[in-house]
Amino acid sequence: MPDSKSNVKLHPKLTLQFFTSEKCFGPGVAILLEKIKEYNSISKACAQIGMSYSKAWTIIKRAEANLGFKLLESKTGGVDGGGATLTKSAQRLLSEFRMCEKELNDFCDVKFSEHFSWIDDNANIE
Amino acid sequence: MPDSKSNVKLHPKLTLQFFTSEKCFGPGVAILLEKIKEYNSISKACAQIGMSYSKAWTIIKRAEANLGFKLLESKTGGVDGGGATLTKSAQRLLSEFRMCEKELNDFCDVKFSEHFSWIDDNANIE
DNA sequence: GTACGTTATATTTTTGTAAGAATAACTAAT
DNA sequence: ATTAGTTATTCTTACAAAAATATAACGTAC
Repeated sequence: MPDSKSNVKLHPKLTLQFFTSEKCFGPGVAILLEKIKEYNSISKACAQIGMSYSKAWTIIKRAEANLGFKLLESKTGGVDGGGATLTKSAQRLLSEFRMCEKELNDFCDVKFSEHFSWIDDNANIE
Repeated sequence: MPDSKSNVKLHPKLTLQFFTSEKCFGPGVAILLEKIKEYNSISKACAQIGMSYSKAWTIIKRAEANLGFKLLESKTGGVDGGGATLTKSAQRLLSEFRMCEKELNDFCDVKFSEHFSWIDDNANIE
């Protein structure tokens, strides 16, 4: 093994984000929505992923405003204090987003090999 | 035109970054290297893209340490104060990076149409 | 040997973002 | 009515990242 910094290999990471005039949907909202779907609760989802409620609320509101449709159906009060569930549109958005990410990542792996395998070779590296 | 927030259409943005154990190469270093190549000067490149010299220096050093090879050939002093040029490896890395980005972005455009055209349709949106 | 304009490096200051705190509103059950 | 646990919203505080600053070193020309 040559003099490169560590035993950890170089690898790519692809980030998919959606914009209108501002950033409005990306991995952060995606994971948040997934957890809300799982727990039917914004606050429980936040606790789970270590995100503050205020941030969750902010990014969801921003996403909704930019996308033009609601992501959450929420209610307050009641025996369990309330809760939130994903709209049909949110569920579709989320599912398509994850599928799209997967296809892009698979393609990225191929392209990374094509373009950057020479880095491992450490031939002609100055 | 329906009630969506603005006339700006939703569009995707793909970010390609390289990691080892830490982030070490992405669009920031790429544009910086391109400007250094153009001006043969770190400081002129920084002025051009509005990046502080200290940040430029930090991200280049981090990139070099993680990649395991040098990106810049630099000299101090002399009539023009010194300067910096890209190593052959840096030039190749940069060129492959831009090509790879382009291929990924083209693919992303296709996939975005496949997965998210329904958002524009605003049918069944709640 | 002084001046100039750069690289090299560390330290300090600023700033933008996220977390945290505070408060109100809601509704079912007791 | 009071309690409980959530959503909804704003405001303040803390922190991390970037910028700014400071200083040294370098080497060519005058």
